[in-house]
Amino acid sequence: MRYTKLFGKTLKADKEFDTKGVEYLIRGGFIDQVMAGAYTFLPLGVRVLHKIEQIVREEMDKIGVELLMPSIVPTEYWKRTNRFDSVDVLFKVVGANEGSLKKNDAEYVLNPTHEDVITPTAKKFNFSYKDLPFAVYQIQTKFRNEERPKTGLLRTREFRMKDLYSFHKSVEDLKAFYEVAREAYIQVYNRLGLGDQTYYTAASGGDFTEEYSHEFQTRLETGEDLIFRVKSNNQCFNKEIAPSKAVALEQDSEMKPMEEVLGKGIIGVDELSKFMGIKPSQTTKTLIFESEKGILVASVRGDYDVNELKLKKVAGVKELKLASDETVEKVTGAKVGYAGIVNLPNDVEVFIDDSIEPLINFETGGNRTDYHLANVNWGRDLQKPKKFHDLKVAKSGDLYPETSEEYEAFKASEVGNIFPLMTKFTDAVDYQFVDADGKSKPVYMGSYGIGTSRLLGVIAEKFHDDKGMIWPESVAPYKVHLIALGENAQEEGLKIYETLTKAGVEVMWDDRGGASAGEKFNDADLIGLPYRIVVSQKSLEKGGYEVKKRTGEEIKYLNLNSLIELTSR
RNA sequence: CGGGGAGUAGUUCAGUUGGCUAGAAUGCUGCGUUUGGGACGCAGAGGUCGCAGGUUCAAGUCCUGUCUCCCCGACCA
Repeated sequence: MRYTKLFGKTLKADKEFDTKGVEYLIRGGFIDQVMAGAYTFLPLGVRVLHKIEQIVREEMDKIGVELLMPSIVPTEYWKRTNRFDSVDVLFKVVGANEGSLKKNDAEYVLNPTHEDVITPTAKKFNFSYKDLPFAVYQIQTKFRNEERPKTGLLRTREFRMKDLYSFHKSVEDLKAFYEVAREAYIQVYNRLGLGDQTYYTAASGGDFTEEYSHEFQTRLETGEDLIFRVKSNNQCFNKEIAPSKAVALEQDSEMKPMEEVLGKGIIGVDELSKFMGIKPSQTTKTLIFESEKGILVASVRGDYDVNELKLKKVAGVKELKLASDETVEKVTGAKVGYAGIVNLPNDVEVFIDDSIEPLINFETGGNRTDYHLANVNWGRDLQKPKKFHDLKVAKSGDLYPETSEEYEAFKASEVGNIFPLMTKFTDAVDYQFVDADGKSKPVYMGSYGIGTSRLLGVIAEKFHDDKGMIWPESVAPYKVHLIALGENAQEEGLKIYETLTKAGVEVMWDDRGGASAGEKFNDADLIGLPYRIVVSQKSLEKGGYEVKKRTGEEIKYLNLNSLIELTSR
C-alpha cells in the first residue's frame, strides 16, 4: 500500500486523550470517532481488526463451525426468552419516518448477543442424540445501549464480537467442552501476544446462571475490572465474587464498658468514625434487605461494603434489594442510618461478616434514632452467631480464605468469557432432544464470547512506547514501513516496494513527496509497523537499505535479497 | 441514575461590560527553497458561532428550551 492512497491521516497531538492506546489509535489513523461509543475503523484499523478476527476464526474452526446470524430479529425472539423487558442494554429498531412506517411498522431487536436467536434455530435442525454435541460461532457486530461508553474501543455501544454456542446431551459433556473452549481461548490470547498477561478468572454468572462463569482478563491499568489473584496457584477471581478474609487488625486487650453515644444526624462510616474518633475498621455497617424469604440483615466491618451476590448465596435467596425506609424503621425502630446488630427483633435473620468476629470494643448502630453504641463486645453485649460468613466486597490487601495468603490485586479488562448456560435458554424455547432410549431429554448449552474490537483496544493499550504503537507481528496492519528520503532515492523506493510486494510481504510505502524526513520517521513510529526500511543517499553509501525493528534501536544495512528473506519469514 | 465541564474554520482553541468585515495555531491548496527526527518563505481557500425560540436599534456574547460531546462516581451479560 502506498501511504498516499491510504484513507485517513496521522494527526499531531493537539489535545489530551483518555489513554496512550486511544491516543495512538486515533492519531495514527486507525479509528475515528463518530459518536460516544461508535467508531469508524479506518483502513489501517480494519486491517488489524481483520487479523485479530482471523486468528480467532482459525482457533474457533478447530472446535466449531462458522455461521452468521442477523443483527435484527423480531422482538418475539427476546420475549420468548423473557429478556425483552429485563436486559437493560437492549436496542430496538423501528421505521424512522411516516413513509417507512407505512411500508412496515414492525419492531425489531438490535442484538446485543445471540443466545435468544441461536437456540430456536438449533431446535429447527438438531433434535436427535445423533446430532449432539455441536458448536457454532459467528463474528459479528453487536449493539448494547451502554450508559457511558469509555476509553476508546474498550467500552462501546457498537462493537465486534465472536460468539460461540455449544449444545450437549449432558452436563458432563458440556463441562468437557467448556475445557476445550478454554484451551482454544488460551491459544487465541497467546497468538495475539497477550498470553502471559491474560488470566482465567472466576466471575459471577450474571443473569445467565447461578453458578460461576469464567472470564479471561488481561492485566490493564485502565481496565474496568478488579481481579484478585492467588499467587500460589494462579487462581483468579473477579472482585464481584472474590472470597475474602480481612487482615487481622490490632485490638484493645481489655473490654471497655459499652456506652450509648448520641450522634445527632451522624450517618455513614466516614462521618461517624471521625465523630467518634475511631478508625472506620472499628465500626460496623449494617444493612437491611428484603428478599423473597423475608427480611435479612447483613453486617460488615465499616471499611467494607456488602457484596449482594455473596449474601444471596449465603442466605439462599434469589431476589435481594435494599429495604425501603419504612421497613428499616420497622425492623430497627430507628430512622435509616442507625441500624446495628445489638437488640434486633428475633424474627429477622442476621448475617454477620467474619471481619467483625475478632473486633474488641467496636461500634454498631444503636437501633435508636441519633444513637450509636460504642465499645460493643462479643459474649458480653451480644451473643456470637453460630456462624460468621463472608459477605464483603473484597478489596486490595485482603487474604484468600483457603490459604490466608495475601491476594495480588490488579485492574484488568475482560477479553473473553465462557458461560455454562445449562438449560436456561433451551428450556425457554422448549428445545429437547430424543435420546437413544426414545425419550425426550433437555439440551445443555454453553456460550462463549470474545470481543474482537475490544481486543484491538486492549492490544493498543499494551503495546506502545512514548512515540506510538508497537504492533505484534501477528496483527500489525502491514509488516514493513518503507521510507525513501530525497529525490534520488524515490526510484529505489519504488523498486523495494514492488519487489517486496511481489514476494508477498505486506509493505506500506510512505511515498509522500513533500513530507520531510522527520515527519516520515515520526509517522513510522506512531503507526508502529514491525519493520522500518529506509533508503537514502546515506543508506546506499553504507551498503544498501537500512532496516530497524520497531521494538529496538539496532540498525542493519541489507541488500534486496536479504530484505526479502528477513521480512517474508 | 447522581455530580461537573464544553459545543466558534478539517482539528485544537481565543473572542472582555452585547457594538465595525469573527480571529490564532495547526491542517489544507498553489509556487519556490529544503530533505536523517514533525523545515522555511510568499500567496490562497476555508465559518448558518450545535439547533429552535425569545429579549434588543444591535446577539458568538443575555434568557428559555433542546440536542450532542467529554470527565468523575454508581451500574454492567
